[in-house]
Amino acid sequence: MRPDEPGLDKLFDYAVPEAMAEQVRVGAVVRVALAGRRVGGWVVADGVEPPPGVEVQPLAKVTGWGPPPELLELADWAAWRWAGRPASLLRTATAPTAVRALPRVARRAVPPPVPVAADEVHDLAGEALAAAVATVRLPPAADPYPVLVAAAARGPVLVVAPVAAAARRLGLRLRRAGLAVAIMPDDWATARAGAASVVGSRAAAWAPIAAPAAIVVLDEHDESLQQEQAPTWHARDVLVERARRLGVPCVLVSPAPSLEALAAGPLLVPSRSAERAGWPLVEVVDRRAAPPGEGLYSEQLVRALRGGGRVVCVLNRKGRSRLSSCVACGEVAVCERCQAAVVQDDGGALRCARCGSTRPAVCLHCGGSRLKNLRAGVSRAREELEALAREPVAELTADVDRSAGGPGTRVVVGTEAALHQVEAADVVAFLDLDQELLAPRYRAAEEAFALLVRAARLVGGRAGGGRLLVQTRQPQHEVVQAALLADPARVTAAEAERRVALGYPPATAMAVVSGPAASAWMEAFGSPDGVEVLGPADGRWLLRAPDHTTLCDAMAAVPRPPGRLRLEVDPLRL
DNA sequence: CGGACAAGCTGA
DNA sequence: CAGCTTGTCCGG
Repeated sequence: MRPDEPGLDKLFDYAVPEAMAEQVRVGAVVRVALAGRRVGGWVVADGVEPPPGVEVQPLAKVTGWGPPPELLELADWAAWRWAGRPASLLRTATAPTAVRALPRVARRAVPPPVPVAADEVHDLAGEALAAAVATVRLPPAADPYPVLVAAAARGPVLVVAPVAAAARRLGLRLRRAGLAVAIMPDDWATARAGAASVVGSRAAAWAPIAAPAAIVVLDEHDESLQQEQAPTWHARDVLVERARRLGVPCVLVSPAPSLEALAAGPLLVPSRSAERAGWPLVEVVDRRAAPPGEGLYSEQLVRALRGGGRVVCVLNRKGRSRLSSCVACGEVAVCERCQAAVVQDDGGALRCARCGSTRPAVCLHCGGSRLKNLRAGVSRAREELEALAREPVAELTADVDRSAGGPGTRVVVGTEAALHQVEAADVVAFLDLDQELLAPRYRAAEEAFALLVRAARLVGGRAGGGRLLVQTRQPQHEVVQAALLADPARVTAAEAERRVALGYPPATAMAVVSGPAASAWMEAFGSPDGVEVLGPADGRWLLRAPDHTTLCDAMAAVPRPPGRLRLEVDPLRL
């Protein structure tokens, strides 16, 4: 029995009372008495001999069904791979409420009637399904449904997509085609019963389907497939391993395949014409030639604003604040040396854009430490765009309620969040893509390209007449060129080379160690063979190894000290 | 994790 | 030295 206590990484033996024998199986959720209290947990093995000298107690209760046995082993693997505890992964694999009985799922003798679209995407998927792991590159406007149809012809499939609503829509389409489909997390019991296909978002990587015939990961490049909390497991990597253990094919689908996906297996691409058709027209505005004082607003942008149709302007500041004010006293945060407004950087410190001095994020007026983002960047842009468009412009940021003007407004401006909130547009304009291209993050190019993919989905393919307008001082940057030419390989080729040269993932395996207990952990970690230790910087250490086996073996050998500790394997930011 | 218990600290 | 805090160990 593995207790559901993330702080207690140990197995315990219990006797199975006669009355419970029927329901106790590997994976079942049980309750036991442990050290004078009751805890939940999972049965991880049956018929084991307790170590000599220990007096086994009986199980207190069988709560219900749990994950199938394969997921217990997968959880052990993932705990090693992302330096976490199996219990936290098993929680993800377990139904949110007790499942006493499983529903009956109609099992069909013959594969269900699915509409086989005789198109290129379906054929590509067929080819991908012949490999153990393969990536299918589909342009942003392409419908991935034919991939699911091709996979489902083999039997029940497991499909994971980054956005729950999109996963659900695809699940409903498969259902209409006559397939039994469990939509996670609601249909956990149906998924556990077997026979049904399963769709869902990140957590569905741990869906309790015992024998999928194939596994499909949609938009595998999407960062939301990685869990932010430790253990920072990635659904794509979990599913590639899960498919490998089951001996079934795993198909990764993306308009912008990650380097991780490309390393996992062959890449299948559509014809040039199909890929070009699935990207919108891209208008690149070279800001190097901009007359001084034109600011963020080129002639081409003004034309687009006045051209009619729905326009989404993106000015991404990614949580950084151009102007902050103190939550307590309302005073604007300024530089203590030169009194200019300070910019809050990614680390939270305040940096003066004029004189370059930095200071902690503390109010000079009242000493308060909570600062509020005045969003002056987007707010000011809204006013200026309104003047240029000669009509109301709405502002869309992460706080949805601020969308003055409402859904009826033709022109909106916002941060990256606007791309999540707007369903469709005629033009998406990036007011300053350089901010993304030059971001001091090792994945900046991939992230910027993912943003262009998202924008491309809002405006649709070439035939629809939608368009992306990209303002940049780096028109030759491979990210800009890749979108312009509908050729994502330009990003991956440049990026793969850079990662090797700089020793960044996936050319290496990395982890970040942080938290109050980090120094104690690092002391125990020492300097094992093959692992490079960098830091500490700001109380964080960086570990780098040639591969995950070296890194994860070394990390697994270190006992966890008491106290708060974050072990982030495969960090998105360093 | 959380309880048990041992070792260390303080005030009379 | 009782009474309390802090730390370490262990659980079936």
